[in-house]
Amino acid sequence: MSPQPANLLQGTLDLLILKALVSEQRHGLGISRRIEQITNGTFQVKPGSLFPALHRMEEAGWLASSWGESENNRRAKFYQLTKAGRRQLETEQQEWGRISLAIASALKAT
Amino acid sequence: MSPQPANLLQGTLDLLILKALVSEQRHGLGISRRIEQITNGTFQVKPGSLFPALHRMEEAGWLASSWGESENNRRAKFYQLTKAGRRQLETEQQEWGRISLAIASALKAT
DNA sequence: GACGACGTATAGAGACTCTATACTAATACC
DNA sequence: GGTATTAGTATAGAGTCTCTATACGTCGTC
Repeated sequence: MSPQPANLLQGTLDLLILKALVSEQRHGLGISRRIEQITNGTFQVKPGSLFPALHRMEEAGWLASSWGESENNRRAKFYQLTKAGRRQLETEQQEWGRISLAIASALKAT
Repeated sequence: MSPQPANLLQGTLDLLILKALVSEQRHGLGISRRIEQITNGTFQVKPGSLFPALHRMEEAGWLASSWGESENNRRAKFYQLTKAGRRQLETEQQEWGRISLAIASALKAT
């Protein structure tokens, strides 16, 4: 069932998107490329996963978007973090810390 | 929407169940208690999440079950790892390593 | 004998990701 | 000039997983 690469853990996509936008605004495929870059190629987010997530996160008030021109002179929608988005990134980062610590602890158990 | 404690990341429950059974066979609630123990109380797996997962994993051939008596003289179904289950634990452990490394790397990015 | 704790079970809902497909516009190519 | 390819966004549908809520039987206790 699972394709060659790892399936994304549900819940981590939001975190990665928020993180991808922390330095500068990007358009959809730019976010996708940025995530691949900062995860050393581990996560390749396909459009069918990315765009619904972006819309959901904009709905939630974490992202704001505006149409513009891409590096290749194409029409593209640029996303940036809102203040609520930065707070959400903080929250999810802490949450990830708790969870990964807990699982690391579990895997160390005898 | 999310209750006081953290929602489990989807996909991590299997790993925790497999790990909880690596040392000895346990019954359902025993597995639940074991998971809470080895994650330092971070994850409390409710019956409604646990039992469907156990059935699914037995169906997949990772667990084998047999009825017996609990510490409190109650009728209880004990689960143990099969060989395929131990292989699966190996696989999921490596997978977790890859994923947590990738996300840690992403969170360190500027 | 009633009540709570132990132990298992299922139904239903909700959320998320994946695959596949579609569409438009700009560039490259012959 | 016309055709194919790439960049970019979008959605539908399916599948999977976890959560809440509820139910049922039984052992022990008061």
